[in-house]
Amino acid sequence: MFSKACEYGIKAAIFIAIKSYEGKRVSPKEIALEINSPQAFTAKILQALVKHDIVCSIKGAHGGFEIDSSNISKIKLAQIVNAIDGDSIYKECGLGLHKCDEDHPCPVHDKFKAIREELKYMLENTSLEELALNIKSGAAFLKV
Amino acid sequence: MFSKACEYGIKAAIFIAIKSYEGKRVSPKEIALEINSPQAFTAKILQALVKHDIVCSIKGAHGGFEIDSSNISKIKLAQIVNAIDGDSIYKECGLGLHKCDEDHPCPVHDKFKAIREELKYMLENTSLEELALNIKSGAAFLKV
DNA sequence: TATAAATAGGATAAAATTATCCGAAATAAA
DNA sequence: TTTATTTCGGATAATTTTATCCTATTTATA
Repeated sequence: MFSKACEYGIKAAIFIAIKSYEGKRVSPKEIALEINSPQAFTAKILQALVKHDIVCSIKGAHGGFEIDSSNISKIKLAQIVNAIDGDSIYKECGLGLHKCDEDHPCPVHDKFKAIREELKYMLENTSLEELALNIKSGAAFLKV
Repeated sequence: MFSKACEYGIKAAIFIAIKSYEGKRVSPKEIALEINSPQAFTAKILQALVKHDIVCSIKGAHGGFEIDSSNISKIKLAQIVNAIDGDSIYKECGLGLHKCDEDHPCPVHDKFKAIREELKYMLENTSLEELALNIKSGAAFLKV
């Protein structure tokens, strides 16, 4: 469904959100440990999240990554997915046709439409806050 | 969503089904032309479909690929996807956790569950026949 | 039986994705 | 101002996916 990069990005954002609620910044090393991902690769993905204004990075000693607490509830899963995997999951034809729409549909166009729209709705309406709280409460997990 | 190989596989199966209704066999060359795919790669994918008993191959002169007409309505999209991409689309965690279930869910487990189940239902209940008829009637297209 | 026409399948190659490494730049604090 | 800490970013490597090529094998038919 998502690329590895995107999976790491989502999990990293959730962990940064949790730590940000505690007023703490985190390093790629801590993140990689917490979400069970390769550290250097995770750092690259964090750069993408920074460029898309999803997380803030503070350079230098005592630096790290954080998310402005007041933003955590505003950030939706869709933004993270879009920052890393782009919009292909919403837009591209399920069978790879270059042109695929109501006028010129692929054989599964209608069947996929409903599923894709449900996915889109879910991603656009799930906030980082919600996911972070699930982890904090112990109702969900970031690794294993 | 699906791999390129799987996209080609689905489109190839649809085309073979159409030709099989006409009592004709088709070659990888014809298929690749019709679905706009790389020929040699398509041939490899056809081998996988043959191994999974989704299409029949007849070797030698006047050979080619075909699907027993009486089977076309029985073959579901899910079988094709499974033959090429395996069952990861149904089974794997959306965030890549090795263990992800009700007892130990990833943060998006519940949210993905509904979508994945809808996808599964759709794939298991869409027949090759239905898709082939869509192409035959001109209601859908295999390329461009 | 010889020949031409097909698929099968192994060996490679190309491209994309995933992953690692290291030096540069920035910053807080001694 | 120096040092230690930290992100940034370019170069490179490993792996997976996608794609190509060539030969072997099979089979209908002349």
